[in-house]
Amino acid sequence: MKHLVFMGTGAFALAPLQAIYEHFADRCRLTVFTKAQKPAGRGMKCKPGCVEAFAREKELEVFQPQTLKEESFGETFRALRADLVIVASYGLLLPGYVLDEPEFGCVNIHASLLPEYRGAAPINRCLIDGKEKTGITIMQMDRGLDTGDVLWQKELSLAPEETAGTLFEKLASLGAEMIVEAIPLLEKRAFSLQKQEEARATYAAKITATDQKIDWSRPAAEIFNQIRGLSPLPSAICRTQKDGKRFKIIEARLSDEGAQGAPGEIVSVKPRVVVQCGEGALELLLVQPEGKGKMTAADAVNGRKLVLGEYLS
RNA sequence: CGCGGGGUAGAGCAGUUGGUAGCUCGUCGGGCUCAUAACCCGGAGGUCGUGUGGUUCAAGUCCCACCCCCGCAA
Repeated sequence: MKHLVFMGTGAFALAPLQAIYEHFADRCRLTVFTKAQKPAGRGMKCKPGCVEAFAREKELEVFQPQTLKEESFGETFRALRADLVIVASYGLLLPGYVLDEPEFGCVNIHASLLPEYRGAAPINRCLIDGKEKTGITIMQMDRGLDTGDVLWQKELSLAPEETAGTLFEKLASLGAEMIVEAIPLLEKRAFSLQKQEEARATYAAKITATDQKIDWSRPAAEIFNQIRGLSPLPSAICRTQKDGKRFKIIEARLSDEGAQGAPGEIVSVKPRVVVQCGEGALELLLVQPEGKGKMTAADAVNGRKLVLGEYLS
């Protein structure tokens, strides 16, 4: 293995890249592809992506094509003579000329046990669905979206209090460990390819505003899963009755307080902040009012963001 | 120059038409109680983001400049 090409953009890609850099940079050429950051964010500034920042810091060769579709880029890519392409949270579909070129192909590090949760948001979706386990799949890429043959999977069981944030960290580092082990095995062609069972395939679509909105008439257990599956970002959202402003619930837990009230009603503010749900109730722990920073539910009560008897909607 | 909210005691907030700052919680001390995260009394703690800026008899409160935080949108 002389030349490794890493393609990644999202935060999930950083740990694997760092691990590859640590273990292989001294004996392989390492080139990084990452999506160029568009002017964005508050003030429409251009902030560097985490992968780009790391690659530049280590003075790795960086390519940031806006798209790979143009065949003209094929010449440039072929000229790299990549032996293996490793993809993690890249954000661009790889065209045939990339998939077919490297001697050892293109492998993807995906944060689910494929064929379940193909697509953009596997980490969030498995928690929202209340799954008890997930994992990392190292897969040989093909022309479909996360449909390639599986090389290696490792499972991870999910604790009830797992959040998207903690799970993200765990899966990113698991992915990093696995890819470091996988590279030498790939070189020896030691993996056997396993087709994905199409019948079991599910799709983890990107999170939308609708996914974030809390419907308090649903059972507390479901809302709890929604909250942790979206915590800390992008967060589950509702609105306060007082001013109609957005109100994020970052952290909550199931409450056994048998308070009676209508869904969304704040039935207690001390010693615990409890909101009635369609079935059961939730105790709010960490919240974030619009325009403010994260704060404990108790602080929100002190500052009168949350008032006993009012409703969240 | 994308839109918007905000920087006031350790924390979350209030502060009306400008006149030397309040609330809830925490904290410290005391009391009540079998006991307490409950209740009562008392105390400490703030150069009100920065500016040897402007207006004014007087600015947290109006004007200017700058720094920082956050929400939306991408």
